[in-house]
Amino acid sequence: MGRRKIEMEYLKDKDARYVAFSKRKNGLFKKASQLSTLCNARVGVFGFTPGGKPFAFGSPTFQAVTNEYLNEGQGESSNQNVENSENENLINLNEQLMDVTKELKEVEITKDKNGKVPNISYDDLDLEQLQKVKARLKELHGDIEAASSMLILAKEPR
Amino acid sequence: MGRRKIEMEYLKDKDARYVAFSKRKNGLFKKASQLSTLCNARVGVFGFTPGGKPFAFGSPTFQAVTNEYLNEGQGESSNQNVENSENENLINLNEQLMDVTKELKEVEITKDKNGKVPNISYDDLDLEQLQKVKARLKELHGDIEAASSMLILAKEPR
DNA sequence: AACTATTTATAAGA
DNA sequence: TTCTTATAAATAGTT
Repeated sequence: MGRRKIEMEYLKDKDARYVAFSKRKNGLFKKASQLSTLCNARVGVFGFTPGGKPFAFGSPTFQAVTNEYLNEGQGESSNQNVENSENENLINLNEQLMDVTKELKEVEITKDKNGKVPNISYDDLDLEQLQKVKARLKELHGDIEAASSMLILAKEPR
Repeated sequence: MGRRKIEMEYLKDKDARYVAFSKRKNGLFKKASQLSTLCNARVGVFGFTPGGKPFAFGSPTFQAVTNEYLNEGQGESSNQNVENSENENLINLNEQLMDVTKELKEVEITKDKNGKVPNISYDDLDLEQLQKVKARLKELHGDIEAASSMLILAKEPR
């Protein structure tokens, strides 16, 4: 869909492949978002980048879609199995991360036209706010380290 | 993308909504397939129709994408059991968390004897550093979200 | 299901 | 990576 029509086959050139992936991943997310908005459908997208890194997107939220997908058909009498409770640890961690990420957005730092960070004053930055976020982050990191270690230990009982 | 531009909002008319969903779901699957082919990236799409029915698509296969997470880093002869590879991924996440925690320590904000935040300058705060931490945190959040969800999906194939 | 007038996505290029 | 632009592709309204 551009200057030229391209064959639908593996892009051997690494640069072209990475550029295409970046653009098309955004496009895919946008389409998923639109589908969700237009039709009130929950939609999740996930996978691996050509570099092997996991990526995910969801509307309204990836976790929301995932949870609904897994709980669907499970009925009222949900007899959660062990696997699920293990995963809850990861889900909880993720929810905490989402909270902090949200808080971090309050501490926005903008750049000027030249891409440089302007000299920011105390008031502009709201250091009090930043302090709070930092405190929360430290807390969170403690929680996460503990939780993930426990997860690992629990799975390798030796 | 048609005869007229439409607002990106819930389609109240049921017929229009169902038709749009049908067309756009196919489009989304096609885009996912192309992304996978072009970039050799595994891509999964799933969710619920406006009627509440679950749907899923994957390239090369929905299960393949979810299973890849469990088998990641195991090489060809995957004789290892699932538990082990799960550990690998958890350990990776933990290592990433430790990295971010370490980076966070670089962004120290100290208080004076009275417990108040002194007037801090740009250099003291190192905003660039903070920016990096923010970016890393967002990345990490995405990784954890994707990882935990894939673990769950892979364990409960539909 | 098909048909098209339009809008949108995107391949190249800067 | 971001922006621009020529073109290919998706799709809204219609039949």
